Amino acid sequence: MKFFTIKDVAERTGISAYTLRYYDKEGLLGFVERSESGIRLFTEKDFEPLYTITCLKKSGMPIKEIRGFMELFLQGNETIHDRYELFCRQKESLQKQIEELQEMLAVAEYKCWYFEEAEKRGDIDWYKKLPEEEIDPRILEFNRKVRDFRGE
Amino acid sequence: MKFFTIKDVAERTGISAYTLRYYDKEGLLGFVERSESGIRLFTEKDFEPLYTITCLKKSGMPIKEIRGFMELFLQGNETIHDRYELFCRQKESLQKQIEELQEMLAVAEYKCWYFEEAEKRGDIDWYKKLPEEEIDPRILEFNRKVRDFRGE
DNA sequence: CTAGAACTTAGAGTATACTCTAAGGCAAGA
DNA sequence: TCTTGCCTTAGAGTATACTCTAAGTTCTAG
Repeated sequence: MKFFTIKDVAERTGISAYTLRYYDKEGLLGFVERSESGIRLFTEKDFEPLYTITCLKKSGMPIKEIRGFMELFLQGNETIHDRYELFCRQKESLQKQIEELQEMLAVAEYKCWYFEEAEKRGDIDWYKKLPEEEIDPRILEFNRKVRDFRGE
Repeated sequence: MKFFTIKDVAERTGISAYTLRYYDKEGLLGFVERSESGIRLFTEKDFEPLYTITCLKKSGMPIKEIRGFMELFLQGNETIHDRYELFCRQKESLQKQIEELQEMLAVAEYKCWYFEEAEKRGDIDWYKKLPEEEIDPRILEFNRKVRDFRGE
């Protein structure tokens, strides 16, 4: 059986040894074996749960919740349904996050366009000089978003 | 001229008064006027930069960088190009974030499917009993991702 | 067998972003 | 005028997620 030291795992995964120890302290690495003297003995098969932890982190899940998932993982077959449900919720959460970022991307695209136009005209308030009916719909839509934010 | 108190703004935008004061302290609200006695006098037009701050926050920009943007905003016409470039970078950052979340969504979808199958069979390691050529390509792809993470 | 590298733990320190408390100031209605 | 409620500031406290230090232990190569 080939074992990996914490340093090996850190180098391979890009998670620092400090962080791996911190994760262990927080109860995320219950699956990692130890030698008699207490040294962590990572194995080949430990990379899968480590990858799952990384994915849950990137999905915005806090460490305490990941801990909950890892506890289910350690309990084996009995918790399959709970883990299924957890990933269902995770899917929904990710869909919402993606939608929000797409909305923010739309704003950033608008701002790019707006400032490009402003630069051409050398005036930040360029559109205010146009007659109402000549105002670009993108501006009207952004203003609608601001009104919405303002809570009219 | 109609003024809004910090409480009004908090209620309308959903940003707490504490947070608004914190943003001010961090130099994000330089555009907000004050009465002679020092009370913040928010106006109708202040909601647009507040919305922009909210968008930058949701895009994952740290307060210190937002402060930099607000400084450009206060300087007016001369900084149009810098602000254009800032939103261009923001656009790229958002595209990368969305891509990453989409990758995480794919993992969550895989996990949902995997656990659903595992639940049907009552065995977490169900696929390991199948002959190599019968293993679902989704499993092979996930395992490839894990190998990739492991840094082969 | 010993040097040195890498391992261990406990606990302190850092960064970010709030969140709240304390002490006091201002403004409007009874 | 006084009470009430919202305003102000400074600064302390909280939560999260690391990140590092110190002191000591273990492993490996010469």
